[in-house]
Amino acid sequence: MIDINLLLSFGASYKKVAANDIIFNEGGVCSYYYQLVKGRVRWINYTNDGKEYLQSIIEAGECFGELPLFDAGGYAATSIADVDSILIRLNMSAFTQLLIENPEIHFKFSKLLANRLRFKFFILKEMAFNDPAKRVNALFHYLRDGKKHICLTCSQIKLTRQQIADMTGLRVETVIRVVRNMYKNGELKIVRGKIYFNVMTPVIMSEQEY
Amino acid sequence: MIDINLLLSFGASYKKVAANDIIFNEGGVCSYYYQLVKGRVRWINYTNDGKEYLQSIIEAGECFGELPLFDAGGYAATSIADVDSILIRLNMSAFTQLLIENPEIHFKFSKLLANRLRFKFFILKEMAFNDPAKRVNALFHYLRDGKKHICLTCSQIKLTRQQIADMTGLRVETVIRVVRNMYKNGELKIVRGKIYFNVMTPVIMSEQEY
DNA sequence: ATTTAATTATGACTGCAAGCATAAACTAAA
DNA sequence: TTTAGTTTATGCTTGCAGTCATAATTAAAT
Repeated sequence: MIDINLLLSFGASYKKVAANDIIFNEGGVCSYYYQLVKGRVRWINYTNDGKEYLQSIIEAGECFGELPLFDAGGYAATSIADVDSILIRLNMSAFTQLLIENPEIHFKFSKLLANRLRFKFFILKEMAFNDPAKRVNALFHYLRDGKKHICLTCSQIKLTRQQIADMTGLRVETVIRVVRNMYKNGELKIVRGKIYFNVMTPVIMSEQEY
Repeated sequence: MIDINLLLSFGASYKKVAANDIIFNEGGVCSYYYQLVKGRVRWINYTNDGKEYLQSIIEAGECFGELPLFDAGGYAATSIADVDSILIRLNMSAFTQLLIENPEIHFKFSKLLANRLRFKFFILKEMAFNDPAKRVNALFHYLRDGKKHICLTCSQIKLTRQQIADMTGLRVETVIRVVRNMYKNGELKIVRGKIYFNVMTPVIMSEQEY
């Protein structure tokens, strides 16, 4: 997202985290701007009865936990390293200073926020009325088209059915049945656990490159 | 949101719209920054099968349709005047210029975007796992606490059951039953159609003043 | 190669929201 | 005040996601 050398020149530092380490907690006071250099991060909300809602998967190159930097609230979700990861972080006041000195980067961030908001609009609409199959489909499209620039050569989806369930508000069993069904209909291939999503249904929404 | 005189100095103009007039359509190319001076605006997504999801109700003083200004996509939802309204609009390039010349307003907008994103995080989590009663409750809390600064003296909610259904992804009948039930439990009063929401359950999330 | 754990799979049952129909109670207009 | 239109109310039925139980399969660890 932000050039690493620029971050370093403002005093940013690297940090290693192991798989399943908590980076920050929902509601926690914001201290840093975070950017993922290597690895993968889960961004999760816990409901009062312990279920977890997976708001987003952060891939290398993306930033996360940026909301409090702007509105001075707590972190909107808990972030957990999905695998061993390296991240770079910059303390809050230095981040603000960086934006002031580099207005074009501030515009880049507005774009980022707008994009993320746009995706939430989309996914919320999908969640509100659609049946399970469409929800899962919407998520796949997002992962393929919305994050293409970051992710992968093609359209592999490397989430467990449980994680898909966590992102769509469905139960594992339901997701398993839906995916199974899509597989039977030839809408996707499964090779060694990975889902290869390769149907050419129209793209409804995409989180553009930023 | 932005001071009206400042907007005017950048060439903004007033516009009157009648109830149910469409201000802009989902997906449409962005031409203006909009700010509501008087009235009320519905912000809606239509699903392919004609159902509408009410993303937000815009009250006087709030801005809307700001996403495309930052990320150059289309409008994220259709906006329709709920009642006769007056709005002020500023063309896109002038808006950008305004932000460049007034970095503090740009920060204000980042805060706004962050806030709106935060609310979507919240409502999405609620929608994903909660039962109907909790969904409606979450919406009520948002309308009371999140929008207190704009709305009303107290905690009236002037939405029809249909509109509540449109915001929670439930059906009218379900909402009617839920509200009826809350009424019976003394969780709210209904005076001439308006819902007076007056229970002191802890505030989970609030869209802060901006 | 063998054990252990995690993930995927599938059937059976249940609860409850959706959907439909229909009526009552408001509201606004004439 | 009457009329027409909207909103709220309620019973009944059905479908299907959720839940539980249990098994099969795959992946990871020893």
